Amino acid sequence: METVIQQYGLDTILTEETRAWLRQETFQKGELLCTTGAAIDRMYFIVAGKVKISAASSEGKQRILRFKTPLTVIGDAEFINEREVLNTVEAVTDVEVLSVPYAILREHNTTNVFLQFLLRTITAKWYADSKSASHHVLYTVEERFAGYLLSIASEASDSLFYQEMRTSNLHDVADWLGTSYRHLNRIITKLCEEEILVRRRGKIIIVDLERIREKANGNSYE
Amino acid sequence: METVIQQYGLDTILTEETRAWLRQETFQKGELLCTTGAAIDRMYFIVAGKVKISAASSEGKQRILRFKTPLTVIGDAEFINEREVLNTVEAVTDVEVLSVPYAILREHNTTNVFLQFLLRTITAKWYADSKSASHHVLYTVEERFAGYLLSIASEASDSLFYQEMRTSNLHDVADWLGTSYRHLNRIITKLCEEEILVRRRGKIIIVDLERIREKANGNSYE
DNA sequence: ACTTGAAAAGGACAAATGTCCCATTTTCAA
DNA sequence: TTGAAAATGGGACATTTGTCCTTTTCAAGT
Repeated sequence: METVIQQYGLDTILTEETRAWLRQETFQKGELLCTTGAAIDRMYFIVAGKVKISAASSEGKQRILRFKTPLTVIGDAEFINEREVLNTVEAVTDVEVLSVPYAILREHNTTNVFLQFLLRTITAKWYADSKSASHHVLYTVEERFAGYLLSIASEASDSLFYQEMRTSNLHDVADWLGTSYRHLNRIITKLCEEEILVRRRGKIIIVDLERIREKANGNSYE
Repeated sequence: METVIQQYGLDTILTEETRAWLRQETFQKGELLCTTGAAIDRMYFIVAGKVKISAASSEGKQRILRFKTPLTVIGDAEFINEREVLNTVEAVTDVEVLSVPYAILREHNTTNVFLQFLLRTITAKWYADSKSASHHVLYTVEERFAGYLLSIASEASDSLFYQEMRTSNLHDVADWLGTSYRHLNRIITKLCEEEILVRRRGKIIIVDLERIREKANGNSYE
């Protein structure tokens, strides 16, 4: 555990007293770390694996907001504004987490460094989410899908977004784009007809990146 | 200016050195305080008036994200993550602002109190925006409009949301719901036919709050 | 009371997207 | 290798939402 703590710099943002309270847990693939509307009283630091963060309506419809890999913090916003959990977090692979009760953080971890860490974390989240939400409203599915392709195609393999999205199947991509699988399929078929994409054995190959860029219409997820 | 500073508690979150750098400005109704994609190097505190915050696509489509009244902070997220402006802010009425350069804040205002203020501000923003964005994807326009009516109808007149939205005209409501004016109109007509609403001289009157609640389907903006 | 411009209301049609289904292909464990 | 489960691909149709335009209503001023 100590090596993991240092690997992600948790030793610099958590005080020694706080670290003493860290609890290590493993979530199996498919398990939920937390669900929309539930209460929460711990902050989680994901140190291994991959999680899917999604919003759920009361009728069970859902939209994937993002995938996240270490180091990811869960429960930061709820710690600050003391409200119920906003988004559901599900383990996509087996996931290792360290967690610590809010009460301990409030008592032993009021350092400036920690506040700044939270500020950066939450601000980044807001910025990314807002951007993505705007795109969702302002662009069509085709434009957004083109933006998605652009991101995973043109980015070097070290892009965060790339790492988070590349392995997704089309169902996940559809959920992430906020559309139905059927409709995404329709879009892909259309792009194939236009000879911008080619399908081969379930894989999608970009033939004409330049025209993908046109389709994206300025929309990109970086 | 001093009284305004105290009225909104700016004296507790800004140090004396910082306050010395505060600049007072007025924006006329319709003027833009900042625009998507632009650079920004000051933090703005809105102390009078009302602003409209909206996201814009490169082709000029826009969606209203929220209306805000004092005390509202603009440029907080950009201060933290040092990126370009995300949303366009427009004065809906004449607006009074106090502003201070980021450089001054970084030099003279690194207090814990200020960090905590920013944390709360940004977290609240994230929470509200995320919730609203989810609703936008997960519910139909009819459900969202019902949620909107529910909010402005059932809240006491001191609800923030109520104050921000009640005076909007239908065009703004449509933009805020992220739909076209035409379509909102269609929804209203339908609700009138179902005798849930009544139109009178351009005003909309809720006849059957209970059925609005059913339509809203659990969707609400608090 | 009459004019006039803005906001509201809505008709007609088109485009985007969703739902329901089923056939085919791929994957992966036994 | 094989068989079941999952993922992919797509037809048919319905619903939602957008676009363009015209008509109607309303409020303010003369």
